Amino acid sequence: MEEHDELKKTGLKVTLPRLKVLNIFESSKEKHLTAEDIYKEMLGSGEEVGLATIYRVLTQFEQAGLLIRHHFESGKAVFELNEKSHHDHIVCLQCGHVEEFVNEGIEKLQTQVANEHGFTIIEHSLYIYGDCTKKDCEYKK
Amino acid sequence: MEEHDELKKTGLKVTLPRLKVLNIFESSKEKHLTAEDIYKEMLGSGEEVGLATIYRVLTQFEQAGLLIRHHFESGKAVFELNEKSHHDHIVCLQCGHVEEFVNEGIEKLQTQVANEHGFTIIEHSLYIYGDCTKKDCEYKK
DNA sequence: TAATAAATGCGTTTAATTTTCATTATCTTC
DNA sequence: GAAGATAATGAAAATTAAACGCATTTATTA
Repeated sequence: MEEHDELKKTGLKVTLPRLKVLNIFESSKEKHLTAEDIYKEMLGSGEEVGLATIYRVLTQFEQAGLLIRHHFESGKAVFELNEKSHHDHIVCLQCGHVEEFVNEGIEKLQTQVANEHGFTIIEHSLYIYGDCTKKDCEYKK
Repeated sequence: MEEHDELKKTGLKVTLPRLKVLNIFESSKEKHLTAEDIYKEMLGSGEEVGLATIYRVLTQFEQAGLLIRHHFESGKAVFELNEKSHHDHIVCLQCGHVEEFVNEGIEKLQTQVANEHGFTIIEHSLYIYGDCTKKDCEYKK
């Protein structure tokens, strides 16, 4: 009961919709999902669920630190499991495929820039947008 | 007639709403403005304008390369004049104050990361979020 | 200045997300 | 393990940012 315990720790009640949402994130091939994605996935596997519940659960999971919310250029919010280990994103503008990366050099330079401006850095978001033409750009939007 | 010529160059007709929008960006203390901000500003100075026009004009200006559109965490689109010279942003989470910066090291490393992933980089967005406590954090949200 | 082509404002519409509220399920305690 | 308290759910309505349709107005260009 892995997911059951994860939920318990957050103080949220352990309900079917919440278990299912967590489960989808943990078993999905695509790590970055919108509320709509999850809703369709659940309807597809015969769950009785309302879209409002998905939105609520996603926000609660974000507040509980289970998920991270991203704002890509699309306008819709995208969520992924909070792996605790920080990483940034590189997004293909053609097919929407997302890859993750971490670059220590960039991290260090950011802290340096923040210092230069008298800021204490709390977080950051870095998205590289490009063209993954060298790869199998066969993902559908 | 500075702004007049700027508009001409884009091929767009030189109209009052468009001149006024440009003017607001060029004279505003705050460089980063939402459609709503501009709308209120114009109503405030007695202009007869519709919000739809603002949205249209902002999008046209973006396409013409006069403005850059940002997606901050707020969910609303934020625009700024396109100074042509690329820069990133550091945002204070307390007061919303935004500063700009460019760091060549970060730029280079991004290109490198893109290459490693087989991407051709088209653009990127980097926002550092923090606390500007050492400065006069007296801006109101 | 007249003709034409584009821009405007208003109201309506869409898309994503949030809220309300009555019903239902979970948790806690006995 | 059932009862009561409390929180979660689903459906529908509300909200918010942004876009659109169209009749009217305005800028351009000849």
